Amino acid sequence: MELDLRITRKTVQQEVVDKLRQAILSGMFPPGHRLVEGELCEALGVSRSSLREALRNLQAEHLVEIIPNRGPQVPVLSWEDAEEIYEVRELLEGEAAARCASRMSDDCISQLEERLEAFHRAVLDEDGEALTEAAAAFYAVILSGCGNKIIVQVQAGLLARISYLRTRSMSLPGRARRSYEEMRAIYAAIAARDERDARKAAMKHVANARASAKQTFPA
Amino acid sequence: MELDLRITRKTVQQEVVDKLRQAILSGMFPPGHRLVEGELCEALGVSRSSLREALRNLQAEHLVEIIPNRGPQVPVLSWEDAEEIYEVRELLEGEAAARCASRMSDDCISQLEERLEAFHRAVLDEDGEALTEAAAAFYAVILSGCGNKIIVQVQAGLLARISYLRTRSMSLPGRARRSYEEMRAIYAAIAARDERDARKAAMKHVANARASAKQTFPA
DNA sequence: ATAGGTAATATTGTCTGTCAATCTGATTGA
DNA sequence: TCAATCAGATTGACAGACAATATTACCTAT
Repeated sequence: MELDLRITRKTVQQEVVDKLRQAILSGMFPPGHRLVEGELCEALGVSRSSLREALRNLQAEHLVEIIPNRGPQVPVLSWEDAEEIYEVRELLEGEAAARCASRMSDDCISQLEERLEAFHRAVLDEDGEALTEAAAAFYAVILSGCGNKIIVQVQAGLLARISYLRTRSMSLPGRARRSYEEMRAIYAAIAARDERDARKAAMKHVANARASAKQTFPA
Repeated sequence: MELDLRITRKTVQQEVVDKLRQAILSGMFPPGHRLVEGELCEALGVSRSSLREALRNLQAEHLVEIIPNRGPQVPVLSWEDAEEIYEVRELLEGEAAARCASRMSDDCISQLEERLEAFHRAVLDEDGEALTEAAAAFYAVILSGCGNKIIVQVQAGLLARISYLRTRSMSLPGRARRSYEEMRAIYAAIAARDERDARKAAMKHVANARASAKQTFPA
């Protein structure tokens, strides 16, 4: 019996999807930016077929918008759309935190604490790079600890769609610090195994993030 | 000021996506079925490029699974995955119903009642076709009435992934009838503008659907 | 006859090239 | 200045090619 070591050797198209997604999330392609097939093919060194397949993939993820006969572009989010995404995040992340409170192992909880402290250090250092990274690491523990892969999937999809907003709002003065307080509240509730508080704290965290995002909006 | 009547003339690839999605949802391609590019190209009368782009789209929707060097196939859902989808549906549909209770117009509420009665008739007629159609129409009112397009999007995506299970479990003896009772409870709570009850009823409805689905599972 | 290995076939991943339809931008003319 | 027109750029869709991989059929040896 041979273990399936199917080293899913990254197919070209998969690599293109990852690269493009990364480029969009990192803000290299800002909202509204048109993605011209020819340019991307040259930049990535792949054929149009492969590129187009990758773009269709990202289209289904709502990371690019393909307008017939006009081509793909990075979608521009209206505030209404963004707000609705935050609302759903509130639901999902509240649920995830609540589940963590009741089912997370002690090991995971101490890992959560470590990541919280890493975020704290990033706040004190005012290191924007480390900030978003540490925040993502903290959430990753909660999401993966909630025991529902679908929640993780959906939440990741929603986060991607508002990445631009998030990086902007996270750099508002004072937002990082308050963010830390809120995350600590979530951690405390989970460590105390208090489902209700955990949900409440996580929902409040998202609600505050939404408020910050709104401030930065008209840009 | 000219209204944008951009009759998004259905591009070939879009039509292929719709056709394939419909085929999968209708059960024409059962879970596990392999989708051979050559066959589909011939059946649909399109080129491989167009077909492959469409498949990438469906892959991102999790309606097909593409294994490198093996090709696309309809995913087989484990019960664990299905259960997690039901759990998220509980959250989303509970929220949607709660929102309907507080914000739905009286017109919408009477429309909801009509659709409920249409479902009732389908139950009495034991018309499986009309049953799923009427159920979908009922939910459509609630989902669209909840005022959050993201909830609608995500829920639709999740429903699609368990369509096979749903049609099977809806045809369990007695399930349709109980389904009607549950839907009536949702309607009643919304009509009474009772957020809490509406959420509770909608969640219970999904929970019961999950229980029915579980029964049919080992297939 | 069956297990295991090998050859033949089918299928996929990727590229190149083509062509019409459509969009974009610039030029021109009133 | 504004509108019409035209040239160039870009996309949507197709066909075909070819290597890499997977699947099947076949054959041999135990």
